[in-house]
Amino acid sequence: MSETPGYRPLYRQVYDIVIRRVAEGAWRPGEALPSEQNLARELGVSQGTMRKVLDALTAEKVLERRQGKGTFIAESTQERTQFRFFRLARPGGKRLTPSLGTESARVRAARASERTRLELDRDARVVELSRVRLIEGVPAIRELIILPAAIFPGIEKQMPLPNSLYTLYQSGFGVTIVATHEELSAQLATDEDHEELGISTGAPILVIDRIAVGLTDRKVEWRLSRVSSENLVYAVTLT
Amino acid sequence: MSETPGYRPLYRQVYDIVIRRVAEGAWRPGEALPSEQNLARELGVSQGTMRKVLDALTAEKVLERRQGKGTFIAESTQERTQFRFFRLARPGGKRLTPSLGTESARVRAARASERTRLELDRDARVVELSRVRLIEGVPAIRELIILPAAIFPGIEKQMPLPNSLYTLYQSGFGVTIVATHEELSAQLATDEDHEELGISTGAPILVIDRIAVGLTDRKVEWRLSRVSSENLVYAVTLT
DNA sequence: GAGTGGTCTAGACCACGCA
DNA sequence: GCGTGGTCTAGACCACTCT
Repeated sequence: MSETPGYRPLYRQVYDIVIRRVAEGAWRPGEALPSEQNLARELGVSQGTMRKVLDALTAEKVLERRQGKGTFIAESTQERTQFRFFRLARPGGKRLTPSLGTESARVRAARASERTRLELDRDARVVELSRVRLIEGVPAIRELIILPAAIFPGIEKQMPLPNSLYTLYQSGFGVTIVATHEELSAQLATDEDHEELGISTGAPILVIDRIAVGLTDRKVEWRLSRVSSENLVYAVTLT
Repeated sequence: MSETPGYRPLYRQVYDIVIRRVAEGAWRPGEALPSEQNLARELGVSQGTMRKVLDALTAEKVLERRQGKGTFIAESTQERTQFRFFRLARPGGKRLTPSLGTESARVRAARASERTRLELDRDARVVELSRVRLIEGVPAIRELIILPAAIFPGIEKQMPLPNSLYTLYQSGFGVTIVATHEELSAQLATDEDHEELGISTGAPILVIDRIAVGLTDRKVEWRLSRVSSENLVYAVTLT
């Protein structure tokens, strides 16, 4: 599939070194990296090459640079991550913040579909989280979240879960989400949707099927969200 | 809203000059710009600064650079633009190419909602395009497209319209789409959806409300798409 | 071989944050 | 005033394309 470059630019090699260090947790979220100058000296490249690497990682939101202060591991804070991967809004654009309704968790053997979607071994175990989230106090989202138990050991004991799971993934398990692949479809509300969201059975709902990807392209979470489409839209900008 | 920088980097000024030239049509789609060296000399900046500008425009897909050949105005060809702004796919990921079913066009005064969404004057006129698009031969998408008549004079006489409208916008009217803002919701199929798409009234459909933005942040198209959600998903990657 | 973009370097100076 | 990132320059060399 992927190209064999046959030629590997220096900045590419340096990039790989730095991202490996980040993935290994050499620095904690929010912690400062050495300065551009010092990193360049340590890795034996010019400041310009080092800058190219750090700028690329900044564009990927793995790092943050602040003029006059330094270069930091990007933190999945509520404010920052919230609107990055949570795309629900009021029609016209007003962004929303969900709050927690009910939740439950259990650990069990992975099903075949889960092993496929998350690229897990035959005997892998998963954590299954179910929760209902509220928008302005009204039940609006049913989420089913499947996590590889090996990556998130003991997460099922950490209830109640924070509103922003990705913040917990990073601070509690060293897992940084860098991208999500989503597939949206329209479906009809089931009896369960009716019970948990209070909408009519047969009402239209938005279903979001998401795979979240971590730093080293590892598939880390499979999330199915069923969204009451009443006065809610999924807002996205394509560029 | 936007920051007043109080300080304007050189590359920013050069960027503005170049993008204005592109917007004015100084070069045709597919045509080569002067080389990096020559542009830098002409604008009185170093090659490094010029490169920063050209790389930024390349990242925005306004330009394309090919090593050994030159820098070109990006063309909205079918292949390139198709998958950039058309996000429908089979569940699991197989990308699709729609073909044309029926279509119609008329010119009329803009309604209030249209003037608001497209930021038009009180007496503006719009072109209204309606079409049904087929996926693998089956009617699957109903589109209602509203265009400012002033930007697309006579487009209603160019039927049949090409499958990829954005290619026509660029080659026929000098309008390059650089981004789209979309809001998705789930709704129930109406009687009209039933008639034109052959799905049952009351079936769930995906509704996509899109504003397309041109080079100078001009709102250029409002498109409402009603998609038969049977075996079709909207696929997007968030980063 | 000539011309293009792509990489890499070394060094200067500017803007910002903080003590 | 010092250390940080941000900008800008000048020049060298590499990789790719075409003649």
